[in-house]
Amino acid sequence: MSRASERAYNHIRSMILSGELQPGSQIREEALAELCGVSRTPVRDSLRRLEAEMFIRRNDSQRSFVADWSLDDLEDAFQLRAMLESRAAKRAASRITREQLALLRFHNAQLKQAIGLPNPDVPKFLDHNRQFHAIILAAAASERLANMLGQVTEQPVILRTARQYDLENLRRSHSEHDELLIAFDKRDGEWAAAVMTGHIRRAFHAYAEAHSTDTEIRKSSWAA
Amino acid sequence: MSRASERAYNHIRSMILSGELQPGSQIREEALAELCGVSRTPVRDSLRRLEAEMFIRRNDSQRSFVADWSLDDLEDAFQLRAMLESRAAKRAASRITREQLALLRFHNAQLKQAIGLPNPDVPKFLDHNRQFHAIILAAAASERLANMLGQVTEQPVILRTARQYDLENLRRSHSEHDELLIAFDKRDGEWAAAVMTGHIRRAFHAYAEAHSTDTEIRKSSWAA
DNA sequence: CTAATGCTATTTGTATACAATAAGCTGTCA
DNA sequence: TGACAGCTTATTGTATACAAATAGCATTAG
Repeated sequence: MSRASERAYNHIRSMILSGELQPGSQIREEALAELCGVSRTPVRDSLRRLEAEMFIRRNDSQRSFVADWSLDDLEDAFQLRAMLESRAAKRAASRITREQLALLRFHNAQLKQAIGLPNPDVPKFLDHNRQFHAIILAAAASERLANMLGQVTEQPVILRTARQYDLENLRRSHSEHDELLIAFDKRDGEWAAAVMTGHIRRAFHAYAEAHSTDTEIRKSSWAA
Repeated sequence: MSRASERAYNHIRSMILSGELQPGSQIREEALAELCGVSRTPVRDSLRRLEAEMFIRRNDSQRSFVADWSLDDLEDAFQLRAMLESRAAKRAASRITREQLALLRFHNAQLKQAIGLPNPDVPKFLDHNRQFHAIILAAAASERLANMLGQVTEQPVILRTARQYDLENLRRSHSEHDELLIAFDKRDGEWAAAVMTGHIRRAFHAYAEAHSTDTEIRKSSWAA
């Protein structure tokens, strides 16, 4: 995508992800155009894309709204993600190169560093985690799979609490990556897939717990 | 989508599906606009959509080309489809209503009629087959799953041969539907998923065989 | 003859004006 | 009061003009 379109897409997406655009609220093309400093044309492109990715929904008369996800929606997305990412792991196990394996090891080492007590470096963790998964997806060598995973990987769910990043979860995540590495090393696709399923499921429950806490906070803050 | 956009999308899509737009060939927005009788704006919308659905690919300088699928691509799509549609069947098994079950039975009965010797009514078969699967997808009640399946269900592969519609395959397809119906009746999600996997895999091999035959015909027709 | 450079034509990207459609409001009538 | 009709406003859809980028070709230097 070219400059204005790209800019609009990223801008709108990050506004949704950050909660700046509230779930359920209507969004008007012209307002977004002003916010992004472009005309409606690239904004419309972006909206179409975000609609396909289910960040935005449209009612029957073509008005756009920021998607408002229920816990069920979240679980559905995570289940789909577990299924797809397991498949990626399975395919990757038989295709991954020595170089890619080395890269995985590198990122997982960085991950471990990021956990380092007493203060975990969450942004660093997230970055290397993202790259770790990206390498597996690349090794899986299925463009379609990659496309689909793109659609379920980022969740437009804003959490006030940071529960999902607690130390225990970070540690487990890292250790699951370790196990994945062994499975890849043994070229055991079934094993890799199984580990990946657990990995994503665990992530879901961490998310879900934070989501529940968050929802309660939101509910009880009607008084504020 | 509104009128012009809708029209352009359907028109372009059917031109790809029918082979009117050759795989690998470049497509220009203005040319399509003329063909569809609309301006470039709705054409561009359609191209974006078709690109997301992988009917169209773009090179690094934003030129669009009709996707040219290899046998590997085809298998990848079918595997993804098997996975997703099995999941749909599994979910449907525990959610399907009596009415939906009755509808499934109806469409499967029509399917049987369409096979009727000596001349199978292929369009009728395809129509009821489509509806059969649509009902299962609806019963699965996952919008995301439905979206994703939409992306792998129709294959932009044009076959000169009609091998994939041979009588034996139609019969097996119908009988697999029968088995699905029993699995649904017993609310056995695992069974339904397993049957569905086989159902899609069989369809793939029918397709693949036709594709191979077709490719050979294409190759040997360089002389013509 | 090859490769690099600059020009031209082609194609896509963006902005904007206008058309079509839907929503919201207001006033009237039952 | 309530609901319906018609008007007004808000919002999205489409066409088109123009800007930017790219590719293809020709010309020339090495």
